[in-house]
Amino acid sequence: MNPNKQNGVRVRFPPSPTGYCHVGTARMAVLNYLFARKNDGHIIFRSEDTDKERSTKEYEEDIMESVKWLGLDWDEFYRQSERTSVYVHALQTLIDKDAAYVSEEESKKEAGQIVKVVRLKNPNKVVKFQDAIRGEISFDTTELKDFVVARAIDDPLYHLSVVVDDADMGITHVIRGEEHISNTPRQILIQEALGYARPIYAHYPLFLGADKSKLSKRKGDVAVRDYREDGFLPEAMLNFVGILGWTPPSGKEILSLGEMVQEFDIKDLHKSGAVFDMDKLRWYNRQYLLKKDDVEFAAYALPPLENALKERGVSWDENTAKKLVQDLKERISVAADISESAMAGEFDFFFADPMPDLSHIPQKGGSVSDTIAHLESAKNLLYKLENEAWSDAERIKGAVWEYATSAGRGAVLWPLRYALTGKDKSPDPFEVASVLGKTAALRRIDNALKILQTV
RNA sequence: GGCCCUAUCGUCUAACGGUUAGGACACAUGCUUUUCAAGCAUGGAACCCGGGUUCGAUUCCCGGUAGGGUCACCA
Repeated sequence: MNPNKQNGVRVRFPPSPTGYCHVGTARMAVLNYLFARKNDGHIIFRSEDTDKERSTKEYEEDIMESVKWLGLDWDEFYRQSERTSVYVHALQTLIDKDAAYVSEEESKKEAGQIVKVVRLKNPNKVVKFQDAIRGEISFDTTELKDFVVARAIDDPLYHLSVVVDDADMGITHVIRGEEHISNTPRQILIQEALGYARPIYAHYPLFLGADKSKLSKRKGDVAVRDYREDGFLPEAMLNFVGILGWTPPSGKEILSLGEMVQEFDIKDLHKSGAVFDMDKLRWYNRQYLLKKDDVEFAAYALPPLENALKERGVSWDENTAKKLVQDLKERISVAADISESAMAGEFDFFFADPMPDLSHIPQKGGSVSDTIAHLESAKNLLYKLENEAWSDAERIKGAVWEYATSAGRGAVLWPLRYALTGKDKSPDPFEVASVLGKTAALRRIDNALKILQTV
């Protein structure tokens, strides 16, 4: 009857568009995707927007966009709000079979108002089902009473629409979070009353916050878009989310989507909840960032640097910035790190001469007169270095290395580095000098010398 | 509270009755061309408790404890 019905594995992505795409939603999509693609199955994206008050188009789009961003796709799309007639038909069938009834009662949402909700006649039995991850689970459904399945004959509730759609769309495997375990018996009751076949259920554990409770907005970023804005790469997010709560047989920790599909087996999903560890996500992101070549990395890293510097009023220079790419690449895990340190002024000295603090110019315990001598010597050595060599940190180093070694590296190199950066912490002086170029580097050394000579 | 699920380093996990309980992230220390970062090396760090079953339990069973989920006219 339904053209969508066919043999083979069929799964669904059933998000409720009542908020931006949550990492839990992302995981639901990843797991269903892996299972479906591994088994040459079909994926149905079903927007569960039966809650008219909380569902929005914006959220629905965000969820679809986020899922695609992760590199996933689906084969069919439905929106429950457009399928009301299907649910009305099912509800009527239930009533006709005397398995449900319309109940006139006072609205629980609006006091004083009388509504006609539809309640399922509870057979009050023990429902058992086989969970593909947890084994047999059984419930006594008596405590559920005659639960409500629709606010009105044409206004179905979640449990009804899910059961009807899963049957109508020929869903073979319901892979969802464990928060749905206790929803399963009531859905099975509806299913049995309607005479539908039972799909295979698999309930995977939840992502936990650092305090081990359910991940929530209050405890930090949970929307995929937030991670995306911070500069997390989709491959990193996908890898991390995919492997949290699942260990592939190979034991590999860095896997592409294709590799995950190859290795996926629902039986390998874990039973207990896993803490969503930001540090590990950052580590994953760095691993994928390291795979980018300089051009790709520049496109990734420079915009946030430029924005941050402009915001704090530091003049921006594209050429200088380009020379910074290598250095940035070796010290960040995610783009947000650049914004953060740039906003803290960590990169200012590359673009504007620093204001060295007299007391910081000499190496710890070094005298002013020695420091002046060292800086003068370094300056003279660098002055002689031909212009072409200034783009190469190694050659700059070569120019002063011998002197620094004989005079004491710390005594020479600290003042040199500090003169160039005005910072206690920074990349090494040769790296910095190669970014600054000859003119600026010598000017900064002179400047430090002037400060020292005022003593 | 009722019902359901779960239980190995701080975190993610391997182990499928016999192991010096392995790896990754994080952490500590050291090394590398001064500082920082990165990198490399080394190190500390776990079987929730109590009963069984067994020659032998981290592993199997039961109980307890702890954590989580769920008890809507949300999904």
